[in-house]
Amino acid sequence: MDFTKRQKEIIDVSIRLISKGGIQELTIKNISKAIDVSEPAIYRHFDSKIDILLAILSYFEELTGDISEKSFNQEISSLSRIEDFFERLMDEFTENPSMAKVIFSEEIFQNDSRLSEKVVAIMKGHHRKILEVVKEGRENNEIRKDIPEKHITMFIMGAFRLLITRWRLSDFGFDLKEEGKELWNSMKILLSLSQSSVNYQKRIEDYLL
Amino acid sequence: MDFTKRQKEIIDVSIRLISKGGIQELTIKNISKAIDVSEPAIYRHFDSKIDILLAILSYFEELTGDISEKSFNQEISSLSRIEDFFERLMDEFTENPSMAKVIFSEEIFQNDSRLSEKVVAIMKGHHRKILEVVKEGRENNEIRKDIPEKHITMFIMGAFRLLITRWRLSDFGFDLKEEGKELWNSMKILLSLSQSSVNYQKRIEDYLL
Amino acid sequence: MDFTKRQKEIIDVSIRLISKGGIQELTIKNISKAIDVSEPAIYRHFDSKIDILLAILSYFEELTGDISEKSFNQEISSLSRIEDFFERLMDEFTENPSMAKVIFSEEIFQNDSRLSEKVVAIMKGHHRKILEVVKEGRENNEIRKDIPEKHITMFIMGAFRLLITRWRLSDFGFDLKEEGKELWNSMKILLSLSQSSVNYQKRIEDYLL
Amino acid sequence: MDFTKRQKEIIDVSIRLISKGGIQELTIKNISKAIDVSEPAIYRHFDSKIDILLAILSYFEELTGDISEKSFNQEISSLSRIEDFFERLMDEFTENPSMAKVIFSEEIFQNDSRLSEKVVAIMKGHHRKILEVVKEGRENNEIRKDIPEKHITMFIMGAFRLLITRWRLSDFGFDLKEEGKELWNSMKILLSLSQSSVNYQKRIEDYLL
DNA sequence: CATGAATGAGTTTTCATTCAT
DNA sequence: CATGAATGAAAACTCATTCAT
Repeated sequence: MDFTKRQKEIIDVSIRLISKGGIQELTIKNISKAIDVSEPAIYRHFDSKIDILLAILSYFEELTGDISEKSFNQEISSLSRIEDFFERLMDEFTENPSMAKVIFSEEIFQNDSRLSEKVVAIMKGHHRKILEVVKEGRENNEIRKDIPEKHITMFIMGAFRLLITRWRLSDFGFDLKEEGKELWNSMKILLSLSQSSVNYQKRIEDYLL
Repeated sequence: MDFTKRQKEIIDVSIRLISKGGIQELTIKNISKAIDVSEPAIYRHFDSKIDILLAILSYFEELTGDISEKSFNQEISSLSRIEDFFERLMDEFTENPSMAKVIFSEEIFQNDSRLSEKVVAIMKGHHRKILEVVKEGRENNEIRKDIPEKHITMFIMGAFRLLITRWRLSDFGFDLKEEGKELWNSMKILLSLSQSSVNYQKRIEDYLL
Repeated sequence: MDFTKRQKEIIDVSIRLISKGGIQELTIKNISKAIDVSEPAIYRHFDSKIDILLAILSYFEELTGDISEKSFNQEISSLSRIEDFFERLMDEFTENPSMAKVIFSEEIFQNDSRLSEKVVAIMKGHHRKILEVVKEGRENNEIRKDIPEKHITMFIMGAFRLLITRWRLSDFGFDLKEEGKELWNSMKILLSLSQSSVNYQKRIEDYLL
Repeated sequence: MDFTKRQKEIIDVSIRLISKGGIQELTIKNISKAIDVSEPAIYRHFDSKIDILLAILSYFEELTGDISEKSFNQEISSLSRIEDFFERLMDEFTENPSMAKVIFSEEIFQNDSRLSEKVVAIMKGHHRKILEVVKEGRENNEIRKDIPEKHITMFIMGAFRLLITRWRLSDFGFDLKEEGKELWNSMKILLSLSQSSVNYQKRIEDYLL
């Protein structure tokens, strides 16, 4: 992305400010105080506050785009690819918890139509991506087929989002990566085709004896 | 709850205002304009803006408390009780979409510690309630036991929250109750013990013949 | 007009401020300082700065409307009615010189379309009024007919406006009413039919003897 | 005048900016944007904003000085010389309407005493010039003598200024040169000695037959 | 001759809240 | 129970100008 150093700095402290106290905390004054310049100086780097928020979204868009590219272009099973995606995302959030607070707070961006549209676009992009991989997973007999694809995506994303929400409401009071791994394990049991059939296959064999 | 008529009115328009444009839209001026009184008049009914937000939370707490009591005290299966709970909630949201927008926007209430603590408390209450019912469901061999209880709750609540989120981001552009029902059907398939075992039980019997 | 006392006060100091240093001098801060209240207090009385400017125009519109009514509804000759109109206007300006500075400064009101439209409307109203009286004056053989009516109005108004302009550029350094009277005398000589014909009529008679 | 190319450019866009939206539109930012340089670059060419306004006045002073020299040094009748002056001025304005908007807006220059003094000086210069020619015209029995010279100048300049004012308020919606010519014709009828005496002389002769 | 970065002072306007009535 | 008038604090943003490069 073509952000200057100062712009990156502003994006960074803005995320931190929002994470600290919501958008109400994101004021030009607070930003300028945080990077120790005068208020008008901010306007050298962004035309308006909305543009800063737009930049935050672009930054997140790029970040998740990069991660998604890395995760989904691997030659591994579908579920492993999704797992990898969320793992990397949680790595990112663990290192930069503010991000987690901002990213799923859609209402921060509801002030302006340009913002809300971008939020929806990003969200749809993620859904599409996951949906795609889920589809593949079904074709390869990896993922169960008895419920609609879109519900599978909703289970995955919903649980993941709720985990993040709890993490930030608990003031980052638990190990996100650890809990995420456990959650994913359960998710795999729930969604994989093999898992369940294996269990019952065994029992059948017992019977057959 | 002991809210006066005017207080209820204020709570109501406040929810609508927040739903329309986030907390930034919730100003004393906007509230007073909406119920057509002067700004100082608001202070006859609430000591401060925070108290209005606190009242919104109380209102939601009471509402969900009522619903949860009705749903969970029925003599039906665990899953049916959970289903009933979400069904009633979606009925409520369909009738009052503003509610849906406000209720899962935890960051609205993060300004003040009294607010955020109450949000966390309410959320924990819901979790506890669902967790309890899930536990029961397992004891009755209704719900699968191969993954931790808390993950089951997270799947249920996560998917439900995400459905609501999508509903409001789509500007209430689909039939929440319809989609909710379908999602729940998939959920039942995923979580119920009987469902899957029945399938395989049948096949076993085939073998046994 | 339905302006409150405070509103009238604000209109008044605003005219004075503009007269002192152009619109650049008309700031909410300066207004509030002048009437010794806080800046936000101004907004109790006018929604915006534009509304203050609009009110100034309304005030002037009403003022000139009143004067024009008084002057033009008299049972005197056309030229006398125009004379009376300008006399009263100059009385007003002498008492309230700030008015003179603001009123002919059309560019003050060019920021906003609502303002500039009102300026044009007021100006056109005056033109129409004078034009009407000029027409009457011609029908009564009071005013010369050898040049278009609209040019007569332009001579009258142009000269009057220029007198005012000079008066304020001279920092109100001469007696406006005195100079205005003299200017009007010349104007009468220039425009009246009788004046010139009388002169020449006399000479003709001399010849005829 | 010794303005550099860049300075002339700045003067030019400044006039255009003022014409577009009053002085409020004349900001260093707008100037620099219009000529596509950085804001500090402006300060290479003018020490301050006041100096730009001063330069605009100088430019106008020089322009009208040139025109006046050309017009008034001709060996034609006084009225023809004045006519020529206004004709050339209107040519100029027609080609550069922004000029017309700025030039008669004395209040633009009232911020600073250096500015307002220069405005007054320029205006007085024009008056003096016209007055001089009017005087000559009277000595040559071209211009009527029954009203004071200074009033003649005021009629001429007042009507001309008002024409310009109307032209810009109408958004340059009519042909200035055409209307100016007609106005001047009426002016000649009004002011020339011969014109009127000729008319009546004829009638006298009729009588005498 | 030009610019990127910065700033102190100021702009209009909004905010939650108070107080006398 | 209500309001008109007010306010300190702060919001986003603009202004003319400076300075190191």
